[in-house]
Amino acid sequence: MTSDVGLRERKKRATRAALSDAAWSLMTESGIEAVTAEAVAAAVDVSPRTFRNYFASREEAILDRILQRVTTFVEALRARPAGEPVWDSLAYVLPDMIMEMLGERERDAATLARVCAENPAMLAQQLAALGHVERMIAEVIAERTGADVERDLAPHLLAAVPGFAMRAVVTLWAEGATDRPLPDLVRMSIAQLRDGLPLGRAAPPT
Amino acid sequence: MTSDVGLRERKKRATRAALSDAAWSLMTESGIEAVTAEAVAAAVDVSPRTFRNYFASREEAILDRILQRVTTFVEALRARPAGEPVWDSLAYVLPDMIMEMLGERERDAATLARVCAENPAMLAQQLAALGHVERMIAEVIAERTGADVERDLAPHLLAAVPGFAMRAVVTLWAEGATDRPLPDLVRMSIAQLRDGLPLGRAAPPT
DNA sequence: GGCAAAGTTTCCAAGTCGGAAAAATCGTGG
DNA sequence: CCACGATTTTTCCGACTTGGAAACTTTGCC
Repeated sequence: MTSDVGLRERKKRATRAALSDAAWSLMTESGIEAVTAEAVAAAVDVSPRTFRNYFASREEAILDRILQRVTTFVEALRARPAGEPVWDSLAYVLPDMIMEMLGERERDAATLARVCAENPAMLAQQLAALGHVERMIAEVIAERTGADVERDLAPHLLAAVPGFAMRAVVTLWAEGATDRPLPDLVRMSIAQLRDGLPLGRAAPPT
Repeated sequence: MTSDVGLRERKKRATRAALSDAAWSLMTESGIEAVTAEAVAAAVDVSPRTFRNYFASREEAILDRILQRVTTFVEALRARPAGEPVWDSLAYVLPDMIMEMLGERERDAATLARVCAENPAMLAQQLAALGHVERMIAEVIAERTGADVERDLAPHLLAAVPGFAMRAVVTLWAEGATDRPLPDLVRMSIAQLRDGLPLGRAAPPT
């Protein structure tokens, strides 16, 4: 997988990953204020200007690593058996993907949710990243169903499901209004979407 | 509606609206680069510092007026007959609301889409605004269905439908891959959602 | 080795942000 | 109607951020 890229490309990826990791660590340990070009660059031992060459903002840097990891799951979606209904493929891949987007552990999800709640720029960046993922998913779905991603609506609607489920779930979960574990909530909301949107009646309470 | 607020409050709202209008005009006429605190403030004849008191960023200023107008439609949703199924209420209010979010004319929608496509900060801000609207809609839906917005999933899932439809539609439309008028596309995607998400098969081509 | 391409660094000018305090404006009770 | 407190706007300004330009280093390839 990495055999077809040279040293230069590998170094670039390593630097990018290291910067993003450092940015995330700084945020969790010292708050988002601490994520400055100087601090992150110092942690990775490059110049601040290099940090800015890679990322346009601290928020982008913080989320980049998660975005990279989520891409892995998009590939997993692409790799599902050819005959499988798209919805089944989604249901299979989504819980893990969403958990990945939220961070490797629930603690990370809580951190991210908290920071986003009190930091508009972070929220905005997270939503933008989500949109990017949706675009990738739409392309995979179009590819697998033979739809035209440039002309058909269906791939985009289906692709929005993950973000859909994720945002709804995280909103609920982050507000601490439920004590169910996060993966359960993810599965619940996917099941609810699969069975159809509730049409005018509230679903049974959590 | 404005009778219970004094002159001070009215002036504040007028200033905010004027600043946002000026910011939007500047963007459409001279590009987002032209939307500086200086330029916008000059157009409204206040100090640049006042502009910054109202808005944390140019993007926020540009979108604020649209956000305010959309709030009107959320109120329209709240005002639908009490017995009406929520889905019907949504179907009734949504096309207009989405058109409003996109701008008063289709030309505005195109402008916004183009700027967002080439400007991450603008995209992020738009998505954040969308999230804000969704939260408001979720609250109205919860209120109307007797659900608990802090605990139930259904209001949040339904509330995401507008943004859902909007993003999918605008993505298609802005890329110029279809020649149908925007309102038609909005109605199509809502109908498609109402009838259920396509389960594993592509919808008929546009 | 040597040359071109790509990446990194230093330097720095222009732009942005927001605190502090003075000045202007508004609401209210005499 | 005025005067006083509360709120908003303005001026001033220092700290921070952003990204261009050019020198320098590393990598890819012959």
